[in-house]
Amino acid sequence: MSAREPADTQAAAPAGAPGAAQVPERPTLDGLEQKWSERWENGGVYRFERSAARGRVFSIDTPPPTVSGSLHVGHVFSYTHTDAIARYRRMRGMEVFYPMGWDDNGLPTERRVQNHFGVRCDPSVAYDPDFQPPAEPSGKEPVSISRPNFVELCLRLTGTDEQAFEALWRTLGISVDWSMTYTTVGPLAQRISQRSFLGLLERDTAYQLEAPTLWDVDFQTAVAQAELEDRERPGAMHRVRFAAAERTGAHPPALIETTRPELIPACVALLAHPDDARHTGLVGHEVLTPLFGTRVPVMTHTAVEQEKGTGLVMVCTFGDLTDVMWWRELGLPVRSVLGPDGRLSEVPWGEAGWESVDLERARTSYGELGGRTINQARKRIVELLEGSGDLIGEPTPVTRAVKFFEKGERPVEIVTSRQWFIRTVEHHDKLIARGRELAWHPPYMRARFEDWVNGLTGDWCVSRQRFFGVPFPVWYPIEASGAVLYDQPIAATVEQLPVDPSTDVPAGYAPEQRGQPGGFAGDPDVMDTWATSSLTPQIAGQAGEDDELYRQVFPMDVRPQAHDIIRTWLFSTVLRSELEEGVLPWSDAAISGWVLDPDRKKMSKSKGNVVTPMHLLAEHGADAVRYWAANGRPGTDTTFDAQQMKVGRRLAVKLLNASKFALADLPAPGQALTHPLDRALIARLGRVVGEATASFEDYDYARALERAESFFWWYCDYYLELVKGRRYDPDPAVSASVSLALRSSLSVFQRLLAPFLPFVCEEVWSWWQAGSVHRAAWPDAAELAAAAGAAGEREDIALDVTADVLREVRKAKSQARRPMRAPVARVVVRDTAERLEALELGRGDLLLAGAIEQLEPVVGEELAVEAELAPEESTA
RNA sequence: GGGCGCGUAGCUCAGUGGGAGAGCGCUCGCUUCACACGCGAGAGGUCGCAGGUUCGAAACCCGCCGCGCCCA
Repeated sequence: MSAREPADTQAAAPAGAPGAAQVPERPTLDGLEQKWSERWENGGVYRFERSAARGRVFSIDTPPPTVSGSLHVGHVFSYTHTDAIARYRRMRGMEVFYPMGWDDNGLPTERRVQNHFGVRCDPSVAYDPDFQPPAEPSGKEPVSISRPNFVELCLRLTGTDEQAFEALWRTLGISVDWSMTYTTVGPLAQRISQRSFLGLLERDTAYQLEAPTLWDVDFQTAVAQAELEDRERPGAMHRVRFAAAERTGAHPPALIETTRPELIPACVALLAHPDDARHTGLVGHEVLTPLFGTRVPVMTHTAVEQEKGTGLVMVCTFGDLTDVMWWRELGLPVRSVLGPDGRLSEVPWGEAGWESVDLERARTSYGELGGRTINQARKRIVELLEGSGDLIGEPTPVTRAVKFFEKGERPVEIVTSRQWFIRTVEHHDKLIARGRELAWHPPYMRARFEDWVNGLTGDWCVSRQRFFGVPFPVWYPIEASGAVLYDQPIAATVEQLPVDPSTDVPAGYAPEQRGQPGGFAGDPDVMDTWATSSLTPQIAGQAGEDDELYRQVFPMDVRPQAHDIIRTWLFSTVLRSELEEGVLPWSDAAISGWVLDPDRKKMSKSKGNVVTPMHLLAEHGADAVRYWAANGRPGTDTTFDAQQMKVGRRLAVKLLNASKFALADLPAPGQALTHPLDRALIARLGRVVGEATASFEDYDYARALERAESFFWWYCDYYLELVKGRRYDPDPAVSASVSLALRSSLSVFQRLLAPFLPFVCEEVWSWWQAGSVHRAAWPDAAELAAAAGAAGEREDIALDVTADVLREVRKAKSQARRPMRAPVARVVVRDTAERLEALELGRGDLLLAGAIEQLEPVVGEELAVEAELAPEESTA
């Protein structure tokens, strides 16, 4: 952990600047958001100080929200957590590096632009500098536009989205330095992403490969393992017969079970488990695919599950990732039937790899399938198999987990294509070690990281066949024959960055040579969005652009993020930082949970259970909403609860009123706390500060809030009531101590709550203090202990027993249905001798607070209070 | 199927070896000189179930049940 000492710890509990406090007659929360967010901006309260030494910097790798997604309470929730931590560190004297980033890169923006403007990107269309999007977008017939025009629309739309987000953050009081805002697709991000890529390419850590790749057939792009999710889908299990290839009849027909019969023409082998006695006679022989008559071998592999079905499984190129593994490990040939558009493509029956014992039948059968979508082909082939008698029995309905691209609508397929990869698997051990080096909050979240790293099956595919994103800064030479030499990429120079190879020209070529024999071709792909956002520490710190800044803030102190993107964002950032510099990108990871709706379901747009945050802020106030959010403990999912916001609002109002009581026309404070109850209060407050501080150091903002809040309510309910008499005493000698205690304690409460309720705390601070509370020093536990001086256990007990008796007296009045100010003729207090002795220290305050005329201590076993109320005057 | 987390008052949750708690909600009362966006009081729980460790378990261990998430 990288806890650094603040450079200067000023007086933790200043007794207050001289001069009378300016307290409003009727304090209110209304309008505080606008008033203070403007003043903070104008005063540069959250400006990052570039001259600060690295040791004084606390840097935050802010999650850049996807601006094309909708604003939701989840944003408010997790960013409040980070902001509380940022404000705490700032008050500890750190220079907080807290930039905002906008994630405008990638598919969500493309999709939103398509729908919003009614357009579709077609790279073959020429740029139209005068293009205007249709006035009335039609979702059914989108206008095809060039890639540069499409990118322009993306930038236009994200620009307006960003303004809405910024307004929300300002209203919520997020203390970022807005002068350092970055985006994930702007020129800075492009230069840094491309520079990093060129470095990886040079070190052979990025490579290109024509290989089976996870593929979304709707978006028609490669996707990464990290972007997959399982969805339960109904399907059917088909039992299919494969006839023996030899005419000797040495073995019976082979029976397999499959949910994907449409891939039978792509079958390259059947597999059994080597221990499975049922199939030993088959292994080593060949069988024929039904309908197509292709010879495929029967082989063994230990990963075959004997219990499933017949114990015999069909390997296709490619049905799933297991097929890919088997294909690779057993050195099987490729027989690919699936095109990038999700339809079965034409295949050359009779040519190499497409031999058949009955070519005519193969062609006829496949003629029924080619050009059809996967679902159509599946339906048709089942009919064909029924007709040929190769389908044994009825298909059995099953429900199974199917892999989807998380943003996709049809199952991912595996298509062979040329893609860029970043080496990942070979760094497995190093990544595990980095994960253990990182301080996780809460610690158990590390398991998600390790599970993910341990489950990695291949290198990270970073190329996407999309349009809006960071392009790969490479071109390829074109031979005189017209063949593109993909294995000889022409890398851009660092000075050229950022480059768009679809419009820029590599050194040594002329623009006219684009696409010509002897010329060049630009790489058409863009990077996976995570390939850019995995560099947020470098982008925010401007690595390679402003290295002074970068060295001031990197490695960063904390990555705040939600637990659902540990396998993507957190993982990929750790990887990139390891590849770039061989270090962890941050010392700590603060993981927040999700916001659940009252039925404990994740809030999401598709469920229609989202609540718009601006509406919430207007209704309850920013401090109240922040209070609810700050109660969500690190890593824990939290139920959306407007009731909690009302509680937060009560706390803010309470602080206004308690501050008014303590400060308005407060008598002159003395130099020392002469009264035992005052000393005990300050001593106790010091312990609370200690607990809140320790909690914050452990990133447990929720605990810090809980400690401060619960003691503040006790303070209002008991201490303030007990000392009222002395506070209003006309004799300055009597009021001097309590006056000092009130100023000290109030100053501490205003600062303890400032990270959570920044608006109301700034408001009450401004009544009597110079400067922003958010730049004031965090209260110091040791200093409060020193101020409490001789406060010992006896005085601490005095505070307890005095409050206990006051509570009992109130109870008596409440049960007698009398007002709290009703006089009490006589109170008998039974308690231990020790506590009764301590009670004497608070006797004066207690008599006044309870309107008690006579107090009689009686030594006993435990507390018991009898109160005789004075008779009601009116009933005399 | 594996991993992680959770199960405490009607609700939301705190509580890691010795008193079962807070807030909200509910009921009753109080125009109290900071606050009616307030104050005081009250009712309400076999701490998921079953074993074990211990003088003592809501907490520690084992098993089971239920919920959620992640990964197969």
